Amino acid sequence: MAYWLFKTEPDAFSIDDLKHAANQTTIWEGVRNYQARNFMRDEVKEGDLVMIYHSSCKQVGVAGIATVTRDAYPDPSQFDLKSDYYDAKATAEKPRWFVVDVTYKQHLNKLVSLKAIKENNAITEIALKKGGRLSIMPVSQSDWSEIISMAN
DNA sequence: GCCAACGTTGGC
DNA sequence: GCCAACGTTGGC
Repeated sequence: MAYWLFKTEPDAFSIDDLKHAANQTTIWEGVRNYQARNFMRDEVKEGDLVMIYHSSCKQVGVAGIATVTRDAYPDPSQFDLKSDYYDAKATAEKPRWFVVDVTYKQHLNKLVSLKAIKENNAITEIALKKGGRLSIMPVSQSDWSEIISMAN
């Protein structure tokens, strides 16, 4: 089992929205970055755990945890003319973009802020610290444990 | 709203 | 295949 961090803008979709979604589950659509796509398509697997990270908002940081409940499949929004995520170069035979399904697991007791993560020298590997814009990133077991412990 | 950092596009 | 121009992300 692997650990991941998924970014979302809570104004669009938050950990609370996930908690209150049908079956507490959502399709993680709209990833349009190749590096993030490759992680999702090739490495994110059912049963993996995901930190839900709130970006571009008042309280930036890790807000909760979800479980991956379906392996990668083509992102339907790439075929939807009406969607912001429509991609004219994608076909059913050769889809470009992929999604997984995630299911709510829990809120953290308190949000673990980006600032606190950056200041914690015990957290060493996570791409968040490097200022990248990656929306799907792997999290090492030690970084995962450290971030979880910071919520308590 | 600003702007730095990064990713993508397109001319050559 | 290089690289300048442009667009996007995302913290502040």
